[in-house]
Amino acid sequence: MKTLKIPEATIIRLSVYSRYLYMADKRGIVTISSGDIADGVGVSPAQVRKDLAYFGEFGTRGVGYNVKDLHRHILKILGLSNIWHVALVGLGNLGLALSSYKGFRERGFCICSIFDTDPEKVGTIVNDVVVEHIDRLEEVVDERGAQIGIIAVPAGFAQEVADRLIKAGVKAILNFAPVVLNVPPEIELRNVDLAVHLEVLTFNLALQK
Amino acid sequence: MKTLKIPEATIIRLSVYSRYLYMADKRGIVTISSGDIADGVGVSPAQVRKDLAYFGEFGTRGVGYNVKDLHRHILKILGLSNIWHVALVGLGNLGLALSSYKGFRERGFCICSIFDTDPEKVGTIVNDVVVEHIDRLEEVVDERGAQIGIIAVPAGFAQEVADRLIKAGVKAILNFAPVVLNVPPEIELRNVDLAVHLEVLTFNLALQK
DNA sequence: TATTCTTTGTGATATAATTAACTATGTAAT
DNA sequence: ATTACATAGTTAATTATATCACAAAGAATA
Repeated sequence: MKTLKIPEATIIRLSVYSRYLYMADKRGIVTISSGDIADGVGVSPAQVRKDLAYFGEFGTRGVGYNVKDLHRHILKILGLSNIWHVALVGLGNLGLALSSYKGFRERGFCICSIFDTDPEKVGTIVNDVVVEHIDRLEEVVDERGAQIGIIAVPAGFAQEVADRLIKAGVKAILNFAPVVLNVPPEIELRNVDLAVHLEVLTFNLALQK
Repeated sequence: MKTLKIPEATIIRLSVYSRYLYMADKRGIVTISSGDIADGVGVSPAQVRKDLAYFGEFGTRGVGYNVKDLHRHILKILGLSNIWHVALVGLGNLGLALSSYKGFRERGFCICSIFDTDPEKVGTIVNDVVVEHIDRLEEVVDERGAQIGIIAVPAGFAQEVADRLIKAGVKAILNFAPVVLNVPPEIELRNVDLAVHLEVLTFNLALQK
């Protein structure tokens, strides 16, 4: 796998392609062209081919791509050919929603540890997982070997949680708290700020007027 | 306000700056430089200045920016100087989390209509809003003048909900269903696919090995 | 007032990403 | 076999975005 600086946009599109291929496969489609995929997900055919070209040659000229094959390849590229263990910190409304989000399980993510501080929640079982107290975070994460952490705590606690997740051995963090986290460069970090998405919309709406 | 094709990345950063400025203001800081903002949010000072330059001149050379002023300006740019009415469709775990998400209210978004099909939920009050049946979507959205719709229904129903929201007069849609929606070009659409974010992380993790 | 210091705003440059055009390769029909 | 056709892979051109470097402008100091 050659890896000369892949644009993040490409990764995001691969993820979208894979979902489309999965559906196509379920509908019994065997072969698909870059144009078909492009139409299906709203990008240009050249874009589809370019994105795939970063990783190798998966199609046959004149024909197209084998749906199952390509799907498998993309999952492999995205690192989804094995199960990832995810630790979720914070079981507010958002944490609860994330813990039961089917999309994660379908794609091979297992939220196998959940942490909160609320004594009412600690010890209860949520989606087959026993909720632990945050005090035990390092211990539990280390013991279970969680590779990814999801932060769904209030902004004020996010940095502390991030520090502790990293100390416990987590290699990547998905942060839902609306705050800029400071992490070492080797830690993969992504921020999801739900309000930001709405603000991009309102910016565009405000322009139209 | 001159508006010659602003990069979306700029809008997202403006949103981040505004949150940082809000915090700086709360801490009593009166004046701030592009370097301070840059350090605080993890970008370069030149980037901060360039982003702002799309919209005008807000600082004084040799001094920096007035925190309150700049914050106000950015909110204005993002279209956040008035309240936006948002209709939420789908009250599963995710919908519930979104309906109670404080980040929305803080930024001037009011989720003033909620829809679901579940008879157990319809008629109940969630975060001060009466849950309506989806059958009444067009009627209620039109009557209350919601400008933005949030789709938090299963993938299979998302397109239908989108169509109905648009018919009811919604101008922008935030879609949480993992599916590519088809909407007319004048409708602003953003997709938030939570699994995609995790997949960008695992792609990078997979690379490291 | 002149001088130095700071920091913005911006034009020029470099980098990155997308789009378009073209070439190579396989399939199917004549 | 030959020809026409379809479509992947790839190179080149275009467009978009980010970085750099410096002139302009205000503030502080001598």
